[in-house]
Amino acid sequence: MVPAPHDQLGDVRRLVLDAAIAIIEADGAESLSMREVARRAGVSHQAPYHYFGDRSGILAAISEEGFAQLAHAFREVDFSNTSPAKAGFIAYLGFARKHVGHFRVMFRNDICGLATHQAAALTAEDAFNELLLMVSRTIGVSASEAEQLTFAIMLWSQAHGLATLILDGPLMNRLPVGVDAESQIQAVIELASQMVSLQATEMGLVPQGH
Amino acid sequence: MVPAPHDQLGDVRRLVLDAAIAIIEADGAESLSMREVARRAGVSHQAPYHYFGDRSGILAAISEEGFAQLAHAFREVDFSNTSPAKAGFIAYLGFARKHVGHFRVMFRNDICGLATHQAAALTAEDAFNELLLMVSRTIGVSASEAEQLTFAIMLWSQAHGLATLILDGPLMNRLPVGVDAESQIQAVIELASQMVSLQATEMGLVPQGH
DNA sequence: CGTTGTCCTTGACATTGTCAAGTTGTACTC
DNA sequence: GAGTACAACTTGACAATGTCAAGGACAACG
Repeated sequence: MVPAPHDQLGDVRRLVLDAAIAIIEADGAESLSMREVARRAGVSHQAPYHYFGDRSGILAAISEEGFAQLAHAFREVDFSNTSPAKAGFIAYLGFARKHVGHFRVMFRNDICGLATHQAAALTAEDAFNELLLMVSRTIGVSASEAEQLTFAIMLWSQAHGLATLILDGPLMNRLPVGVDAESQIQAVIELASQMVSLQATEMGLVPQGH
Repeated sequence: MVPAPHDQLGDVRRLVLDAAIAIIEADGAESLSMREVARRAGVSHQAPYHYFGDRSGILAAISEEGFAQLAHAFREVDFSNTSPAKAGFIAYLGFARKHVGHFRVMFRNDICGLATHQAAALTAEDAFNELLLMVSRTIGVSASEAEQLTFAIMLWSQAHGLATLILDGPLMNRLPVGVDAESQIQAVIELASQMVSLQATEMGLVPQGH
């Protein structure tokens, strides 16, 4: 737990984790090899095992860190200039594109390790609660629990789908020539936000803030 | 190309492909091992290589089959009873949940092989065109090209996000006790469809049909 | 000094993806 | 019907991988 005093320049654990994240960012989670990680971190092929137990342990650690960052991003959202929905979309997309390595792991049940690694599951729960908080900002607390949950899943789907299509999907290949990817993404976010706000209004729910 | 006449009970290619799909369905694409596939198909560890070249070849073949099935599902959509948007969501979700193995591969650029395997890329293109056709049904042909594209991506994101969250994401774990997963999914589809239709109307676009 | 612990390393093993080189059977030509 | 060609596999080998087992170095504490 206590960092080794002999290693002043960031501990090995951090080095190993960063190497793993870099590999996933570049080549996807499939290509994550424990030995390659060790090689890049400049340690023996067993050092990663010391800190993370096994392959799933390293992925769980990445998950955990990612969910913590996502929750943090949610908490930092600035609602003063845009609608809550749009601010939320931008935060989610921003996180996904900034932390590609983390994102690729976090939302894959088969590798994220939430089922087996409790610490990761707890931070994920925390992030989800922040999301629900943002939802109540969007559609107001007047909505019923069931309505809020359904709305939350819908929003989450929308944001998550766009993020995954951008990061790993065939979306970016499908754009006609001459269409700038970045402005296209902005247009989708704009449309989705507008649509969500419209729906909230239609449901007679008054968003908070802004 | 011509199926071997000596093997009347479905050719080996099909056996191998089905074994691979079954493995992915059960354990995800990570766990797809060529040798395990061969073992399940009851052939030597090199038989899969004969048909698919390498690991990426088998994944590309699954992709291709999946996109063909998806395009087919789009073409078969019945618009007579529901809004085009809802019919589209149901078709997409239905496909994803019926062909989990295919779906897990198709939308992962790193493994789907669209970049390297032309046949797969062509069927993917076909499926995307069917999607665009459905979009024009939803928001009408009066919309500009740019509007249609943005709308298409938005719809795709919504459907795709829900599908991936259901299949691989932590969504199903996040449901409060007492909430039935199936009816929750239906509620989200209902909300999203309603919202999309509302937005289309707001934009002054007249959906075709129904 | 001896014990205990963390932080790693070296060694070994079964399993994997893939190349190379057979083998078997069918089909078609001469 | 002998010969050739080719598809449809199989067997064998090799480097690389995940992981278990067994250490070694060094600090902290008695």
